[in-house]
Amino acid sequence: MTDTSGTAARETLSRGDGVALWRQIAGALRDEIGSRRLAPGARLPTEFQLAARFAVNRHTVRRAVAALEEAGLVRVEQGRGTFVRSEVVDYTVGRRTRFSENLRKQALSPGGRLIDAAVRKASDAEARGLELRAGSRIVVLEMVGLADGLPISHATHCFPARRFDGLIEAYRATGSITAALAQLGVANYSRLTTRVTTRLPEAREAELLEMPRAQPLLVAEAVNIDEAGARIEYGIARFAGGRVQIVVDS
Amino acid sequence: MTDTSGTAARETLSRGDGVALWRQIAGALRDEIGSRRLAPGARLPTEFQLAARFAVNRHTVRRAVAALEEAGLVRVEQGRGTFVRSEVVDYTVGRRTRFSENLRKQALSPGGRLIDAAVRKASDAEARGLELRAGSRIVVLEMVGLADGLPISHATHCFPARRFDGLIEAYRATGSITAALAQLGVANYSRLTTRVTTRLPEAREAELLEMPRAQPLLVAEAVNIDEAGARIEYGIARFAGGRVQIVVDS
DNA sequence: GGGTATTTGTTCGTATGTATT
DNA sequence: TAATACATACGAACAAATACC
Repeated sequence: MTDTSGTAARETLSRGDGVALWRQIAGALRDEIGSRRLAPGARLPTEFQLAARFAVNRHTVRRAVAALEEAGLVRVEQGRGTFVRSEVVDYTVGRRTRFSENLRKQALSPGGRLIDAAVRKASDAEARGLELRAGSRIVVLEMVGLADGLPISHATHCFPARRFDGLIEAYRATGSITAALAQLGVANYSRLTTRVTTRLPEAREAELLEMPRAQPLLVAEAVNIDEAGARIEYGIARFAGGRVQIVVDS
Repeated sequence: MTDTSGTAARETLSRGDGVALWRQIAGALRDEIGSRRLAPGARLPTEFQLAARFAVNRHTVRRAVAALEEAGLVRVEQGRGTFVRSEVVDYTVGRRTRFSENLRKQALSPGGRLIDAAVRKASDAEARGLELRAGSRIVVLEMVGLADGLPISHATHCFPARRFDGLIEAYRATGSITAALAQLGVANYSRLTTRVTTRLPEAREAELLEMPRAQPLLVAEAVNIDEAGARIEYGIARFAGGRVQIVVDS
């Protein structure tokens, strides 16, 4: 057996157990991308090489690669090859979670685009998260978080308006929520709880995150408190499923 | 305005902004279910009442309810009403995470069904999780976790075979992983890391979890260590998206 | 068991806005 | 620009299952 693929051995797929071969191949490649054995920007083996590695027809490999492209994990360029598109970004959840810190640790250039800033009445869920009376006024910052130019998260940050009146201006001046809060006297804050759920995106969310609608979201709801224990922020962050994994360090 | 619905006021939906009315209604109801204002088992207002509350036609409400039913959140019974189907189970992640404890705290009767138990070679991801050489032998327990009879999770638990040779028998004798590990000399263990991702289920996963294929999974990968810090378990748990939320207490 | 009200299920018809061709 | 297809939304009527007296 000549090995043109560069990998050590043929991988065995389970045939005839109800899981299509292309799904198994896609899963294997997704694993490699998720675990960074295939780094972001790296070129996948050629279709011919992959076909040899999994001992299947090149058409089967193409079906698997098409699924990965649909999921936004790879980018296929005719005549050049297939490349790992987006790094699977780790979003670490802990007592002190900051978006920009999170990304800088992974050598990604963070960025944020403010979509909307407003003062309005809290919805029931928002009021509950901040322990306010239903209908209390809140400051809302809606933004899209970027990592290396690619949209990573679509987040809605809610603050009690009574306490954080000038937050929007402070944010516009500093360009950072942490800095804006510091301007308003919150030198430090920490995370109380995080709830992680999943669902399919609405049309607008898919558009903002530049993701296909068939790909699920990771939704993280979080409450932040100041040093006195008062609730200062209730945030909902929606992550493009294939591009982010939430890491909990115990 | 006579109020036949029993609710205080009409809720305003934003018309003509690109988000269909039925999606907004489904979202509002999903919020109430997720936040337990509509408790598990509770009956939703009648279609007529909801139509009045949102000031829409009954068809529009029906479309929203159909979406919730498709997502597995409610159960509709002709002549009786619509009921909140499954509690959104909190799956708490912390240093000491035990499946059964997790559920008992919420007054749910835990249960597990062993699907498969075997000793086999580790895949690359499994070997990496346990810090073993690729291809080392591992003990694998595959099970479905139940809460009040409803499947909640589909988990694959991997242990190094060299150290946990008699694990399968110990599990069969005790019916609990924690107890089986205790028999084999691991009195205590704790969680090192947890990675949370999301994706759509394979056919078999959807079947095991009795969920629609269009509904995404929450996938939690975790590594457990003993008191000496040695890796003793690598587990992948797949949760039915609409039925579980992962809670991280910082 | 019967009768009636309640609640969901189904099928017509009509109209509108959006996207595609 | 016109034609077409599709999703959305409203209105009315009746069928079927259930609950209650």
